[in-house]
Amino acid sequence: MNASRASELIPILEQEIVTGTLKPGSRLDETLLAERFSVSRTPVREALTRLAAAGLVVIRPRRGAIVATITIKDLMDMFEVMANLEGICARLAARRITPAEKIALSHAQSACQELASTENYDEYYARNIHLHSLIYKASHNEYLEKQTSELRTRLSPHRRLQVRIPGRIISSSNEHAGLVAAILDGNADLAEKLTRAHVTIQGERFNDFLATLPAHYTQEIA
Amino acid sequence: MNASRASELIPILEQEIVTGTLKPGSRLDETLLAERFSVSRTPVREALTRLAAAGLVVIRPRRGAIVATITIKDLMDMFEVMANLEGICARLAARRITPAEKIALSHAQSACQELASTENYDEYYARNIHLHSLIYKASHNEYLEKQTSELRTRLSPHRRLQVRIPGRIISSSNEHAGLVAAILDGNADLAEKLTRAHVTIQGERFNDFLATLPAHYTQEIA
DNA sequence: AAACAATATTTTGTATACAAGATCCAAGCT
DNA sequence: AGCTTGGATCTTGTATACAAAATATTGTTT
Repeated sequence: MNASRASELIPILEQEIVTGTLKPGSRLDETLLAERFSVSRTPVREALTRLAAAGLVVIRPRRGAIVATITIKDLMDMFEVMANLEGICARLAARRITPAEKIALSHAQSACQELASTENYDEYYARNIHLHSLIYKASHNEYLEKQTSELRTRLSPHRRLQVRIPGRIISSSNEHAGLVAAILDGNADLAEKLTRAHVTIQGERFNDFLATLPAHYTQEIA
Repeated sequence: MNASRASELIPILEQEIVTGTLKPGSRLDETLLAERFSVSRTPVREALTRLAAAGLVVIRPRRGAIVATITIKDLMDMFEVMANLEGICARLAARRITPAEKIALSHAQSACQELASTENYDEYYARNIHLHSLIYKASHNEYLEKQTSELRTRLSPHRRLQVRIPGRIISSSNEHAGLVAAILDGNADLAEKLTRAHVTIQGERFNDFLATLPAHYTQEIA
């Protein structure tokens, strides 16, 4: 266990960035953070560089650190990769899932299904993460699991951009049902295909269009 | 341009790790490195944490940094992800490549083809990287490009061994020809399929690959 | 009043000092 | 001999001091 001060404040800052308490673009003054956590600047700097490596903050040389801002193009790029990574997870999971993992996955799916009828967004969101995490793990590829989880974390501050359509939870849950069934059936191709469709926010055609736009066409958000 | 001392020694250390001058498992003593580069421990520590974020170095709390070692399982996992990431790059490239990029890709392919008949491993290796980089870029997904390049860098200390398998260059080059053709034709599915096959280590080739691994892969568990 | 320049202040990057945990080694023990 | 044990020593993690660059401020000029 790492009880160093630097690693203690990393999850705190990460949480505040991910939840939006620290908004994209806001400055992260080393001295202020040091005072706030009652440490010196040294561990603060280390925490910032590590958060920068995770993509959550941007360090501009000699000009301080800010919470990472992101362009729409960046966001689309990341969601596109996310869809593919999750798809790979699903495909591998369909091939490699163990009996024990099948049971856990079924249970998680049931829990999600039940919550879908209620309108408890936060609880559904948490269960949803859990369900997806189980699929990552069932891929039995630890590197893939880690990368996918990391990207999910990095995208979470921006998930609010996803359009909230009435009944979104219901349809999301239905998509899960098909996906889980495909994995349990060992249908790798179907599992991958369903996942890609499930995660992709907009049609690929729109994504293709945005991808060809020069970066300066896209404005920064928040 | 970042002229800070820390960012000056990062590429140096990275190069030495990637080329194998610094071998997996060897200790990276902060004081020694500081003396060697005539700086204090502070920028050395920053460089190490950033290399750790890239996965090239492992920092064990209170126990110093070592060049990242890797188990065979880790290696297989990473190669599997690599195959898929490159596959996605190829698929997107087939859909999004611009005319200018098509020309550059053709040229790179020709250069590789010519070198294939020689046994100039290092030059072929460099051209090979360039060819693949062009494909990453043609995906027009900067995040994907960055992630794929990063993983390639991380794998490169181990990949060099693979390329030295007799006859590997010839077959690799032939595979490239088909792949490039698929991208130029805009055949996304074929491009992805060929790339996965190209990168994936399987069957006899994987056994060959394992056989070339130095002892420390089988010995070390962390 | 606006714009510029020179200077003051703030903030980052690096060096050094110090504290605490980890490693090493020798002496004592079974 | 092999194994523990208790420091001595080394190394890392943190704090503080200092240097250099960026930002803010002030005063002058037009």
